[in-house]
Amino acid sequence: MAEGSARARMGTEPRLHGELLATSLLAFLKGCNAYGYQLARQLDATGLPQPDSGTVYRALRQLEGSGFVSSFWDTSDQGPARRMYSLTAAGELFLRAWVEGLERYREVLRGALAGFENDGTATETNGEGTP
Amino acid sequence: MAEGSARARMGTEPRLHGELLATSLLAFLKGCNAYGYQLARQLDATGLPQPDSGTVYRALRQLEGSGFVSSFWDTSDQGPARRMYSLTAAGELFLRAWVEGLERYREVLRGALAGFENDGTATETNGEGTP
DNA sequence: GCGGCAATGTGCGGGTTGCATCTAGCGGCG
DNA sequence: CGCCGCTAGATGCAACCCGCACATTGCCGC
Repeated sequence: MAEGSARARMGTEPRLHGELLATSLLAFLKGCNAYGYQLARQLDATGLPQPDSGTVYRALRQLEGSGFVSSFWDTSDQGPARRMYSLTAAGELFLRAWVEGLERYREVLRGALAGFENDGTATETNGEGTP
Repeated sequence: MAEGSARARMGTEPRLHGELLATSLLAFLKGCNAYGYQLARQLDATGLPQPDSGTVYRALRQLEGSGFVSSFWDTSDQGPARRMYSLTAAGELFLRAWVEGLERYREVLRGALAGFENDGTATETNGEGTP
């Protein structure tokens, strides 16, 4: 009997957008060059909630504007032209730094949760301290 | 030499907003109840780029609207009244699920980067190929 | 030709954020 | 006392971002 009205627009899993999305794209591009449609499917393969395809294309353009990826039109295969993206040196540096930052974020979360996750026998509802 | 125009509004570290911010707040509240101003300072102590204070307050209200936290006015101490927040059962469930999702995201990143950073384990290089 | 798929792009509406500003209570200092 | 600063929270505005829908181009099957 939850209120039900609670608009939890946040899913129970991290949504791939913003910097999370950008970093995923850079990480995929680190392995091999790819184009938007292909990257969108790789994202889908992760199992995490996939963003809109338009968001992926816009994110790639943004990354290009930031100098983290470069692109060129690929018309070698048949079908509509593909915009092939490749990671730049700046993008690689950014990716590495950001992943490290994510590790710090993860440690922050783990640090905040440590000691309470542990089986919490005692129902320490309030561990409030005296400020 | 950079274009300079490159609008890199993304820092080299994850910025705490959106779900990242919400999850951090929930994690802090898991340990002990706290109020907005206090949580903002805890966020600052993480070293990660801190969001605007207004964003923190709005995020807390949002979490309350989603039923993940509950609040009451605390006027026990002197000074302006404080809105004390505490984690609800729903918030705890959400937090746990989201942290697990973050682990998956992290593995996706590591998986995409593995094999190129330092050959290391002979992971199956993505079997991309021709669609 | 027509529908369908691959591949990319965009306009719009709604939600989020940062910046600045505002309120309010309390304490220190001249 | 008046003033300033710190604590604590909230909000208006502009800018931004995202999901949805829709449009476009190129090739294939029928």
